[in-house]
Amino acid sequence: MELRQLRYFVAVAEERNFGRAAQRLHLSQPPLSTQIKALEEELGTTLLERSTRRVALTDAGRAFLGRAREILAAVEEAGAEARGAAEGNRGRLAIGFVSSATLSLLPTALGIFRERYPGVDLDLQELASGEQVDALYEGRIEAGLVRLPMRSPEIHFEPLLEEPMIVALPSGHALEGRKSLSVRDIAPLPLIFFQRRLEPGSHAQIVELLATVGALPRVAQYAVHLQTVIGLVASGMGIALLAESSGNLHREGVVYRKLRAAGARSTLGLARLDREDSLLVDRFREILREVARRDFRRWTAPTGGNGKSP
Amino acid sequence: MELRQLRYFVAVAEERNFGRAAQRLHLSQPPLSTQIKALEEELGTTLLERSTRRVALTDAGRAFLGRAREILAAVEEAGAEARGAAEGNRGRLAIGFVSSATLSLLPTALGIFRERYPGVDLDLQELASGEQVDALYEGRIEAGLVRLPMRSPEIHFEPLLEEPMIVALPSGHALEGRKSLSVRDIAPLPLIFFQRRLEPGSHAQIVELLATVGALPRVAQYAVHLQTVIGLVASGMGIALLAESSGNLHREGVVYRKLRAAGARSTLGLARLDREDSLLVDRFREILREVARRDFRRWTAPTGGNGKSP
DNA sequence: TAAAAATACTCCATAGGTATTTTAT
DNA sequence: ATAAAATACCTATGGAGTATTTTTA
Repeated sequence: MELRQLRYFVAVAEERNFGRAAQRLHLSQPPLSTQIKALEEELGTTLLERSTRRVALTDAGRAFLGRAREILAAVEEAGAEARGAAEGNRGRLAIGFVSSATLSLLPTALGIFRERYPGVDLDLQELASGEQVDALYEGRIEAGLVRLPMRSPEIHFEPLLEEPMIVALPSGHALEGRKSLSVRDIAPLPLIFFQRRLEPGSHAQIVELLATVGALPRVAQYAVHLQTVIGLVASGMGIALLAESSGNLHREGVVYRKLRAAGARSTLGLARLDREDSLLVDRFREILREVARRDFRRWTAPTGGNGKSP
Repeated sequence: MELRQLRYFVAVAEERNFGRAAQRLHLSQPPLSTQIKALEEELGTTLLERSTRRVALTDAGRAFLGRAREILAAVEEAGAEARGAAEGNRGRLAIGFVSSATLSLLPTALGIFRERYPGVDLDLQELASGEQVDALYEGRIEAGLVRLPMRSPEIHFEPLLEEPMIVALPSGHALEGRKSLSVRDIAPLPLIFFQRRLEPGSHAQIVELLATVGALPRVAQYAVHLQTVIGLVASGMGIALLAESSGNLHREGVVYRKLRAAGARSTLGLARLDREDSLLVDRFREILREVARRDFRRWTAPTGGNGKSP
C-alpha cells in the first residue's frame, strides 16, 4: 500500500468521478484508474462501484475512506511536528516573482511554505524578471521566480517549469475559429511585447521563434504587466504569446489558442545569488521543486540543474 | 514523504545500525542511506546522528519515530479492516511446497496470508515437485510451490524466484578453501541427487549445467528430502547443487560455496491447474509475488508470466 | 450514442544494485 | 587500521503519459 494510493482514493471518493479527481490530483485519468485498481486488488475488496454514470463507495470503501483520511492526516502532522522541532523556523524571506507565477507554482508553494514554516515572515514582491536581477544584487530579495533564459554574473538560474506557449487573441479575430495556430499563422500579426529589459527571456524566445519562419516581430506595443498585455489584446491592439498557465487569466474579449511549434516553450525558473547559501531559500526551492513534480509533472523542467543541495 | 521511508527509518532506529537494518529490510545499505537522507531533507531536520561507531536518535528523531510507528500501524490496521470486510475470508486452502521453500518465500508469505485472511484454514503439505503435480490433478492441493522448469498438461507454472545455485561440500573437502567454484571444479565429483521423478526441474538443470563442460553427472546417491541430501553431504558421500536459499540450512559438517556459472540458477515457481479459478489461490499468489518483489528483489523472476489476474 | 472508465503502449524518473570513497575511532 | 556510512554510477521497475477501446445508462 502506498500513500499515493490513499491520496488518490480519497480524491476519487470525494469527487465521485475519476476524471475530476484526476484533474484535482494534476494527473490524467488512466493512471488514476490503475492505482485505484491496484489498491483494490491488494485489499482484495472493491472500494468503489463504477458505472459510466456514477461512482459510489461500497461499504468497505466507506470504512476505508475514514482510515485513509486518518493516515494522511497523521502523515501531515508527523511532518509538521518534525519540522517544527527543527531550527530555522524563523526569520524573513524576500522573494520576487513574475506575475504569471501566481497562475502556476506560486500559490501552492506559498501555502506549503507557510504551513511548514509559520515562523518565517514572507516578503513577496511582484517584479519583472529583469527587475529581479537588480533586486538580487541589491539584496532586496533572496530569490526570484523569473522567465528563462537569462544570464547574469554571480546569479544562478534553475529551470522549474517548462510550459508550452499559447496565443492570446482578441475575440472576434479572424483566427478565433482555429483550434491551434502555427508560427506562420501568427508571424504577420502585430504583437504585444513585454519590454525587453524587463523580460529578456521571453523576448529572446519570441524573436527566435519567429526567426524559424524567417520573420521579424511586428511590435504593436510594449507593456510591463501581464494584466496590461491581456488588456491590450482585448482592445484589439494585437496578439500576445504567453505561457500556457497564463491562459488561466480569463478576461472578456480575449481567447487563447494553442501554438503548434516544437520550440515554443516558456520556462519558469528560480534565480538566486551564486554564493549566498540561505537555508530558507533552500527550503523554498525544495518546495517549488516538489510542487512542480507533483502538480505540474507534465511541465517539469528537464531535471533542472541540481542547484546546490543544503 | 513515503511509507517506504517511514519503514526504513523505523528499522534503522531499532537496529541503530544501517547495515543490519538494510539486511532486515532485504536491501543493500546504500539505498537505505539515500532514503533516510531524503526523508531528513524533506523534514528539514536530522533524525539520526551517525558516526562509524554508533547511530543514535536525535530529539526530533525520537519524536518522529513514535509518529512513524503509529502511521505504519494505522496502515496495517486499515488494510486488515478492509480485507476483513471482504467476502471470502473463509474456506480452506491446500498448498504443496518443496522443503526448500521454507527457507525463502514461504514463511513470510504464510505469515501475511494468515494475518490477512485469518478465517481461512491452511492445509500445508511438504511434497516434492513431481508429487505436487499428482496432488494437483487429484485435487489434494489447489496450488504448489515447485522447482522449475516443469511441464504438465493442464497445469500452469509461474516463476516466482530465480536464485543462484550453490554447492554443498562436506567440510574438510579439498575444495573447501575456495571461495567460489566453477562447473569444471565440481564436474568430476560424485553428486547427491534428488530423484528425477520427484524433482525433474532441478534434475534437468544440473544435467544441462554439466553438459556445458561436456560432463555427465556422477550420481553418488539419490535422495528424497533436502534434509537427507544435506545429511548425505555431511557424511562425505558426495556434494550437492542447491538453490542459494537452501544454504540457510546450516548443518555440522557441511559448507556452502558459490557456483560461478551464468546459467546456474534454480527457479522456485507456483503451479496451479489451468482452468481452476480460485479466489484464495489468486490471493496467495499475489502475496507470494509481493514477498518476492519486496524481500527477495534481487532474485525476482523475470516478470514472471502474468498468470491470470483475478 | 455519448460520456466515462478501462486497456494498450511508450517513456522516463527514480529506487535499488555494485563498486568505491570518505569518515571517525 | 578498520568498520561503517556516504557517494558515484548504472540498471530496470513501474508510474504516468497519449491513444484507443470498452462499457452502460
